[in-house]
Amino acid sequence: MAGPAASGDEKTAPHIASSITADVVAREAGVSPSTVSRVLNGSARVSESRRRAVEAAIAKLSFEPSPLAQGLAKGKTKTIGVITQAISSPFYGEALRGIEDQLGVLGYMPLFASGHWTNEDNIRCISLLQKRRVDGLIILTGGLSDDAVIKYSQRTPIVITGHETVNRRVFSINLDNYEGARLATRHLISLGHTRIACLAGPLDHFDARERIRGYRAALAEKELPQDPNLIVSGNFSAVGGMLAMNQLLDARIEFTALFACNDQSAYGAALSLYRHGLRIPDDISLVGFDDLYDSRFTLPPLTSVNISIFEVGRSAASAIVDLVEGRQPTVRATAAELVVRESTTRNRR
Amino acid sequence: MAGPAASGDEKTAPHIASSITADVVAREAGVSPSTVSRVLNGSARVSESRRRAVEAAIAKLSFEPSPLAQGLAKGKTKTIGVITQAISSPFYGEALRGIEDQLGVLGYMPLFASGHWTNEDNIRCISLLQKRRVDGLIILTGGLSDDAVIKYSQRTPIVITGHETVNRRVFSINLDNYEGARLATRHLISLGHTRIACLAGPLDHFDARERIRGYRAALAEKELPQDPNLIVSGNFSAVGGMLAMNQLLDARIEFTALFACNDQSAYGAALSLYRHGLRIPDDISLVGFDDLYDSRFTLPPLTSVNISIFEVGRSAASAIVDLVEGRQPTVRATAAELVVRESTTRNRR
DNA sequence: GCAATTTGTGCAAGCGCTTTCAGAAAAAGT
DNA sequence: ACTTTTTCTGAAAGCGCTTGCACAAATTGC
Repeated sequence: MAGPAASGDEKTAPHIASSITADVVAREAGVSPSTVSRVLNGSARVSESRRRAVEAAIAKLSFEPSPLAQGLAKGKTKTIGVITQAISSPFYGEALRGIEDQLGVLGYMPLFASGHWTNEDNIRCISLLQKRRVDGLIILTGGLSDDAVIKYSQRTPIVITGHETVNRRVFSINLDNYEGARLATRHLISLGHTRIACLAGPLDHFDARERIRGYRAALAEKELPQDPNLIVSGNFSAVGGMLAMNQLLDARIEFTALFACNDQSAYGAALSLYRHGLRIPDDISLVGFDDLYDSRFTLPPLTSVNISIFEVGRSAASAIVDLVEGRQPTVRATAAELVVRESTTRNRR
Repeated sequence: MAGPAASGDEKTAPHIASSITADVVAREAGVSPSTVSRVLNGSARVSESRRRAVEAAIAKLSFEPSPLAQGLAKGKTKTIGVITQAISSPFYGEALRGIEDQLGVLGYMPLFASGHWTNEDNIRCISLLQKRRVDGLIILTGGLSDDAVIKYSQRTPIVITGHETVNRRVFSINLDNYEGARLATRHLISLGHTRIACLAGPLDHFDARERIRGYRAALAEKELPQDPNLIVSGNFSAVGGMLAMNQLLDARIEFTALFACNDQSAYGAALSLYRHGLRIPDDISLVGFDDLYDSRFTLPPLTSVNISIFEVGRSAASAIVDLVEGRQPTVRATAAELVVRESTTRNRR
């Protein structure tokens, strides 16, 4: 007779051991579910007394509205799809951190998917995410054509890096590639190097092209000769860097410094140099790009260009939320900065 | 008069420019929505003819059911929450890849969140994810107590690494820490080293303790003296490794080899050694643990223990899906394997 | 003091899909 | 030929929350 058991007038949901819902809260607070929803969303005026009753009930039952149901009802999921090319990339990983961070602050949640640098997977990811009704999409580079991006942006606003599209529903965020590369190359020049090799990234990659452009610009500024043999192409990976470097070295092209267009290929290049018995920085000065965390700990620690990719992630997050909520994003450009460590030194030849 | 415009009998949804729904498909196929659902889920017998009609309609309209609605209706979201401690960790990043990969194969989608190694954030993540109605949870290590894990597993099954809990709703996956550490240490011993330092991880960390245990076991096997001064504690980070190493070196403790309990701290240790003018492997042999991708490219390339963390991620994914779908997971132990590179050599003193 | 506003609230109809239930049609028994 | 079974199918009631609408109550205007 005592005890809270078996009040018997509830019909139990068939499948789910249903937890606590808005109806329950409403009953507890002695109001209708509508009112509960209203205080939850502040979507309409609610009298002080009832508001408090509802808040009390919510607290007491520690009720949390189901994002699923909210999503279905409102058509907004407070979720942003994030397409990265490889979830374990040390470079984009930092961007993901920034995105997660900032999205959290803004009350959104990221849904990550990996595009593996292939168009096919990128497209698969996009439709997967759009199917899940994400409110917006952040795409970290990848090889999608601008047209494709614009097309997909019809369903969902997009913030993208490494592209040049702009549009009411697509916002581009770009790294400070050109300036950064110029900085790096100038640094080498200022150390007295004149034959500076460039380990480029994949040429179909916007960032890669910009970095080469910066390298060339720096050479041009000082009217240094631009020997095309000095530019070798890797694929932004350590293996690629190593292979390209082997090739350059085996061809016996003369150079005293190397600008690697990203740190990962710099790692590979360093190994190649090591295998060829060349010491960094004594024989060859090396500067990288991206300033990966680990570059502080390579031997020797790598001089590199920091473009605060973490901040780029945060900006992307802010931008997509702006877009989703109908605001025009504001660009906060983060400037590239050269971090001089121990892999570069004065040209002694 | 011609053209497909304004058929006028649809009432438009208020907020969403509603795309194509099951009802539309049903109408197109001349059946009821129930039937559409049935062919979608294979949840009941449907006559050959109608099935084909429905399938045709689905294809024609390229209809994709809304996971949101399905989730709400079925109480299952085909989503697995994944709590990693830092989304950009090079080590766990590989696990994430494995998880994403395998989950994709099994028709699930990961929802990642970062616990930042703090209990507070881990708990926040768990409730965030459970609120989002994930079907299950994968937790990559982190410092949660077994009790806490068990508690949270009531709402949702959990697969966790770096713990020892087992239970009908919690499944533990563990790395081959002990064996791996033994392998690493034995390798050093076999090279004639007798004073082998150990750069340990944080002692409140299960994996870290197991690795020390393996190190000790290897020494014990050969009845080598165990000097407690030879064990220094880092925090599994490069900085920590560097600091710990500085300390050891400054204390002038004699040793000819170092077993770093993870590669990241090995990187830090290597830098410390370099700064102290000690060469790897000539002066000190170094072996790491985890075999991070970059360890192939350190100078010199690092000998390390590979525990195929990618595979661990896949196993975790399979396990959680098993749990979610009511099966008992089967353990596929992945054995640790020593990868000998160039950071270790015969003791010459 | 009564009409015209201005709140504040609940009802009910969705959002897009699943699933129980009951009945129609077809197949199988006798 | 007439029950019994078995197969299919659609209607309708959810899943948990939001929101347009209508109406009662509280204000305000004159």
